[in-house]
Amino acid sequence: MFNALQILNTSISNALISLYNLSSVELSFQKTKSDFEGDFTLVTFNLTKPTKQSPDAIGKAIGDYLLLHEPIVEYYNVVKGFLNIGLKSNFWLSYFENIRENSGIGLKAKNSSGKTIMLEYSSPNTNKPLHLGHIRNNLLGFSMAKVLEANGHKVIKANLVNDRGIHICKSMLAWLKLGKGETPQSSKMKGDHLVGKYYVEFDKLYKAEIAELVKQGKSKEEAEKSAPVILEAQQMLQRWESGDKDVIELWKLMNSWVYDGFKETYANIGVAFDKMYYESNTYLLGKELVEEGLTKNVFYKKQNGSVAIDLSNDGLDEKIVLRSDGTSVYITQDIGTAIERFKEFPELQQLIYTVGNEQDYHFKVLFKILEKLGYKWAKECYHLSYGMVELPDGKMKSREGTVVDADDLLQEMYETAERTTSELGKVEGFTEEELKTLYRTISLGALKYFILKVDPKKKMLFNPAESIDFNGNTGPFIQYTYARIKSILRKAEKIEKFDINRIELTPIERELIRTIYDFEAIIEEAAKLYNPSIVANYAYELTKLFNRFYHEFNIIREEDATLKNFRLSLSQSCSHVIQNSMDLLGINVPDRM
RNA sequence: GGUCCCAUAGCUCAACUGGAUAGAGCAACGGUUUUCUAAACCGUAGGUCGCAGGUUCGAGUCCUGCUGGGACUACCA
Repeated sequence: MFNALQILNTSISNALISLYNLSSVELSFQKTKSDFEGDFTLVTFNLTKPTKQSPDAIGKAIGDYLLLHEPIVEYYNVVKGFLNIGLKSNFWLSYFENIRENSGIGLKAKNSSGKTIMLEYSSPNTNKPLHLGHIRNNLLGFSMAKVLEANGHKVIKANLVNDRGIHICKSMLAWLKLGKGETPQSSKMKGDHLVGKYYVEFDKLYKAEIAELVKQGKSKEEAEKSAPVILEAQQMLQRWESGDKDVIELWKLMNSWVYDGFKETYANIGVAFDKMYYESNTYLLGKELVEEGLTKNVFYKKQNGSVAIDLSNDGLDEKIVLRSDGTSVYITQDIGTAIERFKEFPELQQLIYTVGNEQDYHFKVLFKILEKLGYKWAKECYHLSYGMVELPDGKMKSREGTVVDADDLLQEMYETAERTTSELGKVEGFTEEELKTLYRTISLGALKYFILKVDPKKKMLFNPAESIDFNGNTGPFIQYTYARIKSILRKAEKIEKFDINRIELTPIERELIRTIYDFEAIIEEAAKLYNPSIVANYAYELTKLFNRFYHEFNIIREEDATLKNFRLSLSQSCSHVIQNSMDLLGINVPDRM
C-alpha cells in the first residue's frame, strides 16, 4: 500500500505500454538527489533505443502520463534525461500516520521468513587474548545476525573454539618451563592474558634457539625445524592426541583460564552465542568422508598415500585432504563439521562463516569440495569475509606483541567516555551505577560504530594515537541525538491526537518521513549484501537530518497544537528508527547523556 | 612464478552496484547559545577518483595493461 517504488513501477510500465506499446522493460529508479526537486528519479536513457525517442521526450511523456493516471504523483520535472517524480504530501503523510505508533518500523516479525541460518563468528584460538582484529569479527558477526533476524530469519549464532593444536601446546610448554606455577589468581592476571603471555614467551625461546642454531651454521629453515623447543611442543601435541593424562590435565586447566577471560570480554562487548563447538571434539570429523569421496571419485589417492582433490578446472589448485600418514588436515575437519551441522539442524538453509579474508582461498576450496561431494546446500554456504584491521605500521601480530589488545582498548574507551562526559557536565542526578552504564554505553557505541561503519570487505586502519572520536560521524553523535529526542519527549510529557490532514509538510519534515520510509529497504539491503555498514551509514544520515530539523524548529515552543504534536510524533518515530538501527549494530542508546 | 583483493580531499571513510555538478566526518578557517542538551548547527577551503588505454548515450564503478600496497598459494591452523 505504501510501496511507492512498486506503485511507480506499475504505473510507468503501463505508461510504456500505452505510449510506446513497450512491455517488460527493466526500469532504473534511484532516490532523487537533494539538488533536484522530487522523491524518486527514473533514468530514461535505456528507453531511448526501444522507443526511438529522446530522453527528455520520454521523461516528459511518462511524466504527463503519471499526472493523469497515478494519484500518488504530485509533479514531475525532467533534467537531462532524468525524470524526477514528486509524490503528493498526502502520500507521505498517510504513510507516516500508518507507522507513527509503530516502534518497530521496518523490522520483520521474528522468524517470519521461515528460514534458518547458522552464522559462525568469533571462533578464537585459546592461546592468546582477543585483539582488535577479533573485535571486528565479533562485532560484525553479531551485527550480521541481528540484521538477518530483522529480516525475519532464525539465526543460530555459533562459535567454533579452536582449543587444540600446536599453538596451545606452545603456551603450555612455555608455562611449564617458566611459569613456576603461576595462575590467574596468583598473578592477578586475566586468564587469557596469562596464557597469551606464555605464548609470547615461547616465541622468544624459539627465536633464541633458531638464532643459536643459525650461528652454528644451520640454514634458517633447518633451524626452524630442529629447534629443541619446537620439537618438544610437537611431542606435546602428540601426547595430547594420544590422550596423555598429564598433558590433557594441563590443557584443561589452561583452557579454563582462557575461557574465564573470554567470558568476561564477550560479556563486556555484549556478544553471545547459541551454540558452542570445540575443535577438540570436531577435529577428527571428516576422515570417513574422505573414503566416501574416494569411492565417488571426487578424491584420488596419490602415490605416496596421501589423498587429494584436483580443483585446477575450477581455477584452484590441487588440495590435500588427508596426509600420507592418514591424519587430517584442517580442511578435512571443516568438511566434516559442515556436514555435521546440516545433520544436526535439518531445518538449516544457510551456513555463514565470519572469517577474515586471509582465508578466502580456503573457503573457496571448502565450498567447492562440498559441492563436488554432492551436497545441495553447498551453494548456500557463504564466507562472510572481512578485511584486516591494520595499524599505521602494518598488520597486528600476536606473537610479536604488535596488537591492540581488546580489553585494554575497551578500558581506554571507557575512560575517554567518562572524561568527556564529566567535562560536558550534563549528568546531574545520575547515580554511580547509572554513570557506569552510561560510560559503557557511550564507549561501546563509539568503538562498535567506528568498526561497523566501514564496509566489511575493506581493510581498515586504526590509529591508536588518534584513538576514536566522539564527534561527527560517530556512535556517540547518534546516541546524543537519540538522548536529545528523548529529552524533548520527556518535557512534552505526551503527544496529543492531531489531524494529520491539516499538516503542510516543510521540506525537511518531508525528507525525514522519506528517510524513515527507506529504513525497511536498508535492512533488506544490508542482509542481501551481508553488510551492516549500510545500516550504520543510514543511521548517521537520519541523525544528521534530525539535527538539522531540531535546529530549524523549536518543537516544544510551537504554538500551533497540530504542528507541535505532529513534530513530536515525527521526532518519536526518528527515535524509534535510530534505536532500531543502532540495535542492529549491537549498540545501545541512552535516554540521557 | 600463479591466483585473488585493495588504491577516492592532508587523515578516516561514503558514493544506492553503470547514471546528474564524486559526498560526509576529522584536522584548518569563520559564524551560531537570554529559545526543547553546542557530543549540535551553518558557512569557507580542500579532488587529474594511482597511471594509460578500451567498452558505453554515460565509467570512481565493467575490460586490458602498468605502478604501488596486501593476502593466499604447505602433508600449518
